[in-house]
Amino acid sequence: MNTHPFYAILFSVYLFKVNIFMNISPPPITSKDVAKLAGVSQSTVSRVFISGSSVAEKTKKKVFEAAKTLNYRPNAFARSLTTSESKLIGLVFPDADYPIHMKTLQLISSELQKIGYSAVLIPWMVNEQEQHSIPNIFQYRVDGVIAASATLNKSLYEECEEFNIPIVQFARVVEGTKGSHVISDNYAAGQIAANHFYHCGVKSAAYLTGNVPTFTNDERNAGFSSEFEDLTGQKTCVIEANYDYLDSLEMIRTFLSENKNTDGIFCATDNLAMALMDIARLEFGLRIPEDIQVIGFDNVPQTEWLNYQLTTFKQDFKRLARESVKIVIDHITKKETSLVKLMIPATLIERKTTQYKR
Amino acid sequence: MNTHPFYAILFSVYLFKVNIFMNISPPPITSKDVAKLAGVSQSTVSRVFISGSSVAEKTKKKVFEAAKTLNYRPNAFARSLTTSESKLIGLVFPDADYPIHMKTLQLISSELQKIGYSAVLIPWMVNEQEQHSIPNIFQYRVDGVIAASATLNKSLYEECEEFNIPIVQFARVVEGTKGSHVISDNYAAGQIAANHFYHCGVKSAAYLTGNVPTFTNDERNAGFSSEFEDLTGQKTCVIEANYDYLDSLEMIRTFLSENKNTDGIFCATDNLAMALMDIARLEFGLRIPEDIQVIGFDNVPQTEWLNYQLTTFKQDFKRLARESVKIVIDHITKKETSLVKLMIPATLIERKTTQYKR
DNA sequence: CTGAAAGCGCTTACAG
DNA sequence: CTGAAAGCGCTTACAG
Repeated sequence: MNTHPFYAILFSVYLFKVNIFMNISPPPITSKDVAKLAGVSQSTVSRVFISGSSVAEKTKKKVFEAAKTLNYRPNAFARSLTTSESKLIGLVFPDADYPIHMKTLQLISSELQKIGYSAVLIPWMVNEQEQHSIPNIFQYRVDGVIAASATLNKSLYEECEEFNIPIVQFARVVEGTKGSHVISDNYAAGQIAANHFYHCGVKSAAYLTGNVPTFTNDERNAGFSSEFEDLTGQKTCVIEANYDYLDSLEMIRTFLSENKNTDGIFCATDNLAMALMDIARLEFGLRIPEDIQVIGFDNVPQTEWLNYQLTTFKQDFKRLARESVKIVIDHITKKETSLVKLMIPATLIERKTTQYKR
Repeated sequence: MNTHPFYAILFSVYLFKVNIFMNISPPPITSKDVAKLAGVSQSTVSRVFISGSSVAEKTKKKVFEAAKTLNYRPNAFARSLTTSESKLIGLVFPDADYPIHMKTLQLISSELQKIGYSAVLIPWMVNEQEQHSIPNIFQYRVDGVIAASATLNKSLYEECEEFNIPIVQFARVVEGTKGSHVISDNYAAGQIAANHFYHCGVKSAAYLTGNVPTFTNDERNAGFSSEFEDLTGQKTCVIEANYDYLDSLEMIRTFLSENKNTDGIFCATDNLAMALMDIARLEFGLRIPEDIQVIGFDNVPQTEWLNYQLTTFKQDFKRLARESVKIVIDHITKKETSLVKLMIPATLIERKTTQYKR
């Protein structure tokens, strides 16, 4: 992997500027302007834009019309200042470019949109130096936080507690934090994987995982190993590699060369599963599923690729998103004052890296 | 791909609730509280939190101390209401779970963080039905918008124009919109690809692209075809497939079976390149790079995988993020009133799908 | 350098 | 159902 100086001559930065006519912004339209045009008081205009207020139909119509002609939008800052609700939910996401998260972000933000909330990004742990700085967005007093980062920063947590901001953890549980969470049923997924391996005739199974221990991961392993032992009487072993594809290779290599009789590996992530597949096939000449069977977790797009066709678990992210939004809103509105711990089943997607034998 | 009813018995939803003590939120600390404790006026407190105001060092210290003991945070809503600046930048992102975008989001939001701004998500085109609804977040009057969606909704654009909100397009240019943008130098990248193929002895080259025509893509193709023709006298051909891996397969298959002598393919995305590699190897028994050479675009993590080792282009996202933030801020502060069109070079990363022959 | 006061654009009791 | 008025927590001329 190198860049050839040869091409350097072609490199340069082009910058075009085009003069455009920049309007001076007209003074923004306020409820007063609308009131004047509609011939009502400012408070009436305000009421029209609050659902549930008692306003005569006729008045409502007049106001909406005036608002439309003036292109009026209520100023959320003024509203938030008086109501002390921001209608903003902070989102904390991992910086790993894990493809699953972008879709999740979209799901959550559109769920929020539906109920009148908006999503703001909380950049966390982006820079080691400014680790202790409070993200600017906290000045806006988000009403709640949804966190999908595996390494939830402790200070974020304390910040939320300090200001009594409800926080719900999405698809993961961070050790040492108490708070609501909605996750997939990892223990059951582990059981299902073991069960599937059993029906595929796997005799010697292993769980391939990353380097950072997480609650969800431990659960999966626990379900897997206990179920596999129940069914076969065999203990499973654990391979601790690395969540990064490239960094996991060496550990997988070592394991495969030392454990020739392992014929079924359940992997903590699809990326690990695909690393395993690549090494097994390219370096050990193993056939999948004939020589070794593989189950992944996540159902990333690559699992469907011709070269992989990986049997894996699909998490119900749509449901996870919907539930996490519901929970955080219930906390905000005090409809729910208890911690909520919700588990959603994950589904096994059978492709071609496993094969029934009995 | 199917789910076995067999496992249905294991499926169920678990829900735990734990009663927790929910504090009634104490009245929030305001600048008045700080003023009282520090023995100064409220306006002085306000000044202390505005950089550049002239406040005596001694006063400043007193105020900071008082603020710290009370755990005071200025209320951004009140500030925004008076200054009519939100310090919020809206981010429009594609819903495709393209791994590159998550990292980009992080880069942009941390750049914004540095200069006192925050990123809010603008969910766009999430639901076909509510296409015309204005995202809630617009009630907060974002100061600017950074859009990385290839299919920038027209109404978003009009919304921004209506309210005079500067918008900069990130890494792509949407047809029919005028606005600032910062993109990679796609034409030059096309030239570099052609040049590289030439030095790798490619005789008959093609450009493999998706179904949606985009400006950046056309540029890349133009640079590629003109440079390749200049160097070899040969015209290149274009294969129009699909940006989705699975949907692209059939077109690639057809092309490969009809064009046996093509020995170099430049692909609009890495995903297309890897789809091509999978089909070429698994279905046509072609060796890469011996029989056919491949160049991708994006440098997604999978390009480094053992099975691919794809020669590809890496866009300088860090720089793109920094520049797009700079441009949008310059527009907001009126430091820049012209449209800015900035191009950043992309770098060829040579791996194992191409090989020098001369 | 500092304080008193007006004002940003809303919501919300309070009357009527 | 509607209006007048107070108040949310800041910033910012204006004096001093």
